[in-house]
This record gives sequence, C-alpha cells and structure tokens, in this order.
Amino acid sequence: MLTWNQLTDEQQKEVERQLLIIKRGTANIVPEEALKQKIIKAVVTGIPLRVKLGLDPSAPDIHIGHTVVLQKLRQFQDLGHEVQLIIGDFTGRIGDPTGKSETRKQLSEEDVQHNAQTYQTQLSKILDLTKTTFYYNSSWLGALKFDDVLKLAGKVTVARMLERDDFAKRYAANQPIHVHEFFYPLMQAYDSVSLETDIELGGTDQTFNILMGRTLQGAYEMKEGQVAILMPLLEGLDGVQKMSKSLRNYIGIDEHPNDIFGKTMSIPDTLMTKYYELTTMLSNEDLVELKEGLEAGTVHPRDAKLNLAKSYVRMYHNAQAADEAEQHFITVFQKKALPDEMEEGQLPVSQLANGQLSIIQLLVNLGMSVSNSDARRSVEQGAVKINEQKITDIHASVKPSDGDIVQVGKRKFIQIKLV
RNA sequence: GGAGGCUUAGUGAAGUGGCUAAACACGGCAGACUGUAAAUCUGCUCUCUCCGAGUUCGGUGGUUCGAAUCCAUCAGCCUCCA
Repeated sequence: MLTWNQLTDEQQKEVERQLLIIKRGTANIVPEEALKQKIIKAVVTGIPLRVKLGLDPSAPDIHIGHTVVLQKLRQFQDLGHEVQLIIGDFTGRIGDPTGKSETRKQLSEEDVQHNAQTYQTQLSKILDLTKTTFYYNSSWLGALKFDDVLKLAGKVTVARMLERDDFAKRYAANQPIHVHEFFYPLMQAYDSVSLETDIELGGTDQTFNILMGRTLQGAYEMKEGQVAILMPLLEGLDGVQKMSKSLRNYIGIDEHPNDIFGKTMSIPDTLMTKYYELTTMLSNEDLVELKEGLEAGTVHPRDAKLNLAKSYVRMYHNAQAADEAEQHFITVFQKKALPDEMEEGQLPVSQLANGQLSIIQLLVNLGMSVSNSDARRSVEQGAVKINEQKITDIHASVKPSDGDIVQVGKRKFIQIKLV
C-alpha cells in the first residue's frame, strides 16, 4: 500500500482534485479511506478505476432522478476512469425486492436488446460512450451451476441478509419474504466479483446490495473490495417522494422540451439547489454563489429556476429548444396567452351533423376528456374555451372549423383539423 | 398435512342485511391566488341520452321483498402450527 508521503506533490494535488470532484453531492462513501487508496493507486499506476452501475433492463426511460448517478459516472469518466454498465437481464427475472415487491414479468431476448438500445441512445446524452462498456449479467450468472450457486449462498448468513432494512421490516411485519429474493443482492454482488469492480455507484437505497458486493469480493479472495459511492435520492415534483416513474413525479430526459421546462418550474423552491448540485455540471464555486444569492435574496428564485429548466432542455435537447421552451413557458403561463404552436387534433367531418356537434362530444372526440362525464365536469367548472371564448353551457352545440383552438384547463390546447 | 385470516373505486382504507354509488385519506382534474404547472384555499373525481337512469364492492351460484354486507363454491394472496 502506498502512503501519502510517498507521492510527489503533483500526484498529491491530483488525488485531492479527484476526491473533491467525486465527493460532491454524495450521501455516503463506504469506506471513504478505501476510496482515497484506490485513487492514489490509479494516479500512481495510471490504471483507471472500474466504476460500475447496474441498470434495470425493464424500464429504459431515464429521468432526472437517474441522472444523479449518471452525472457522477460522467465525472469519473472525465477523470479518466472506466465505466461498466450492467444490463441486469438475468437479475431482472427476479426483481429487486427494494421497495415494492412485485414479481416482474420475464423479458424476452428482443425486449432486452431493444431496451439496451434505448439506454444507449439516452445515455449518450450524459455519458461518454467511448469510455463505457456494456455487460449483460446473464453472460456470467447464466453460466453458474447449482453447486456454484450453493457456494455463493454459503458466503452469507441469513442473519446478515435480515439486516437489510427492507427485509427486516417485512419480517417484523409478518410480510412474506421469498427465498429467491435473498439472491438479488447476491447476484448483484457477484457482478462485481466477475468484473473486478473497484467502485460501485447507486442511490442510498442500494447501500446493502453494494456493500454485499464488497463482502463477496472479499470472500472470493479479492484483496480490495469495492467501494460504495451512494448518492442521495432525488425528490420528485411533489417535493416529498423520490422521483420515480410509477409515482409520476418525474422529468424524463426524452420528454418534449416544453414538458421538461414546465415540470422543472413546478419543483418546490426549496429543492432547487439540490437539483443544481446533483443533476447539473454547475461548478462548486457557482453553486455556493447561487446558494448565497438565494439566501440573501439577491437572486430571485424564479430566475434561478428558469435557469435550471433551461439548462435541462439544453442538456437533453439543445440550446435553441431551450430558448423556445422558455418563451413558450412565459407566453402560456406567465402571460396566460396561447402558445405559438400547439398539437393538432383531427376531427372527422363524419362526426358532425349540419356541421355541428355538442361541446361534450367535441371534447371526447378530441381526446381532451376521458368520458362524457369528465367533459361535462370540465365545462361546468368553466375550464373549457374555444378560440378564447369560455363555454359554460353543457348543452352547447359548436360549429368547429379548421384552426379553431380548443382549450381545457390551463395547459391543454388543441387546434382542430377537420378530416 | 392442519388451523386461521384477507380480497371494496387509480392507491390506501371504512363499511357487517335496506338511510350506500359506497365514509375518510392520498392521488388526479378544475377554479381562485401566486414569479411558478410550488404552497394555500374552494369545487369535482363510476358511467350514461345527467334536475333522471344504469352498472359496481375477487369470480360463480344461492338465501332474502331487499346483499358490498348472510350461505355455498371457485380463484388469488397472507399468517401460524406440523
């Protein structure tokens, strides 16, 4: 092991530089001293560290919450390290018991391929794919024989497994824990054994799984177990629960610029700096400046948030789209005017009688309301406008023509196109 | 192998024979307000030909004038004892 004093001044500076970047925004690094050792070694030998992240093969839609970890990976890449991305095609068959424990449907070969492709496209917006290697964990997990599995299972005790928060709670609450669920952390850990991973990234909810990797590497006689770098979980739009697809409180990076922009504007002010810290490349100095500005009141939270929204669109689309999305937002929400461009809704002429139809039918046919009752409610509540004229009579009949603008609520606009 | 329990609208959860389309919470939608699609306040939230009607409470079949509520049976889920 190299000691600090054996390094040249330059090497010491480099190690410190890397540590500073890596530590930013992390929730926990376990064990922190081991991280320093790994970096020292990498700096001295010039051999890059292998940094691993596991991906769920079933849901390839990346949202801002995922980017917390991905940005961190990118930082590693920029520091010259290597990224190992694991497509958990084998693990996916079990389903991570973390949180909701529902059995997942098994994915076909094609689904996995397709999802991996989607990942690559989306990830290319954040990672440097030339420094990224993709792996499928079925390639080693699928090859294990039953006695290999037994050997693997023999490395860990049940008591140790039950230390995991999620298991402990379920056990205490008399909720079922299936034996195969114990294998999830084992499999994830075995990935690290196979790939001789130096560092594994994940959210704090992955603490147990990642540390299991460290334990198992030790058990398989790797001298230095991997280091866990745990990122905080990012709260979603509601400001309380973690951002996730199923809670529908997320900002997807593939979403329309206007949606990315608008959704960003709706996050609570209090979370803004956290978003900046974890999901943008804003430098540490600028971050401090921003925090101070907000506290002192010299920076208007609205402006800071507009900026955040803009930078997301710039990152995941482009600069022009960012400007346009900002304009759209200002027009529609701040000035409450009609947007420049809106979706076109096709309306078959065959549905008209004498060129007319009821307002209820119109809304339903355009897909702006899910049922007649829903449409009726919207009208009764004064949410419906046609060409900026409010319609409040549910029995009203309208004569739609090309280009008419139908509005339900503040943000649903459709321009009629007769077909 | 045995004993017991659970299954109600998007979710959680009341309701144990009529007053229940079904409390309440969350979520969702809308309105007001706001720098904001935040917070807060208000209304709505099964469907329809909507001032009236229809169809719901895991499935099926019963009992009853009448059932989400009782019985039988099937299915799914859970716990405990062996």
